Amino acid sequence: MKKKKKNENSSKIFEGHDHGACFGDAITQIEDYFIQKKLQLTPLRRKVFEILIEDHKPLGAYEILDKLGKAGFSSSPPIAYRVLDFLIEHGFVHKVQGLNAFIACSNPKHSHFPTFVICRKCEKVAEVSEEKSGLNLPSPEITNFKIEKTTIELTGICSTCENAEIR
Amino acid sequence: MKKKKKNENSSKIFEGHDHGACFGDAITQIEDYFIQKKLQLTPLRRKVFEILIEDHKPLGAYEILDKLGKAGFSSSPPIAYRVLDFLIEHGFVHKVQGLNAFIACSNPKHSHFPTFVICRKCEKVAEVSEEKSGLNLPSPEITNFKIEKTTIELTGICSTCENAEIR
DNA sequence: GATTAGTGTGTTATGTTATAACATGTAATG
DNA sequence: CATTACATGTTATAACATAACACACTAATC
Repeated sequence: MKKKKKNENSSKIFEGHDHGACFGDAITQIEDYFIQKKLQLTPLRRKVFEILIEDHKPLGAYEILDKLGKAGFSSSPPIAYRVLDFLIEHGFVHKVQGLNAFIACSNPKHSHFPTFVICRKCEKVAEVSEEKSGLNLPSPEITNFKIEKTTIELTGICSTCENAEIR
Repeated sequence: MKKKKKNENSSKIFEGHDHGACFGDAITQIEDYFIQKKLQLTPLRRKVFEILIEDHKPLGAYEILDKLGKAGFSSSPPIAYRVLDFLIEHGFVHKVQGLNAFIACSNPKHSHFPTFVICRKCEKVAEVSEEKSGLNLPSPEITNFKIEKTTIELTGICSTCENAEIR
């Protein structure tokens, strides 16, 4: 049997996130990037990004649409999907395949090939950059394949939730 | 500029597959496993597995349903999804998230955490076992997370297709 | 200043993927 | 034979995603 609630050794990847700073930084980063690339950070695009960065968790397209609607934008599906595709293309949003959901990128500068770590119980999702994950080393078996895009998602249970499971 | 069609150095992962043997082996393996685990390899389950192993490429649930229908089985969606879930649970089928499709496992004995390599041009999909991919090394960042399931998919372009692209 | 091309958003309709809820059948067990 | 466990069948609907077309705005060009 395990001790309950001690949580003496939890995964750091789910913690230590100063979201106030993150939010501001993220907005600044996207603004700078758009200026530099001469792209339009329109109210709609900005709003979608803000929605995603707001609580920084994966949201389904239709959840985003609801929020857009409440903010006075159109809420027909193509609106969300188009903007999401655009933001994904430029690295500010990722799709979490296992959840059919979208999440703001934690670090657009670094993570070309991020790993997502998903707790199936508390449903928290952490993004681990390729430098840190150790998961994206090129494989000898795959050296002749030109990787353009990766989907790397690890689903399981985080230490906090595991410690809480007494059974 | 690249030479066309020489293909002197192609990814082995997409080749060297003796499918006649594979098919027979796969059926034998699943039969043995089901007997050993006292599970029922019913006509429906067998048929779904055969459909998937037949040309050994990813099939959508509704493609499988069509084939089931033509083989005289019911073809309402839950039929396929239930059997697929069951086969996935026991490691004989994987879902390729990037394609919303299902594929027979290349090696049910070995691949708990397989990597799928997907050519976006010829749409071939190769399964690389965790031993060979080098992608599933436990990461220091993730050591406190209990991984139950992985989705690892590399999308890009295989050497055959790349050599064929002349532009 | 009309014309054109490019871009961003809006709208309608529809396509695709997946599941909930309930019904039926069958075999093994007490 | 009542109970259960399991497998399959059926209807309806939910959830996710895109096609096709319309319109507005800007900037560049004639």
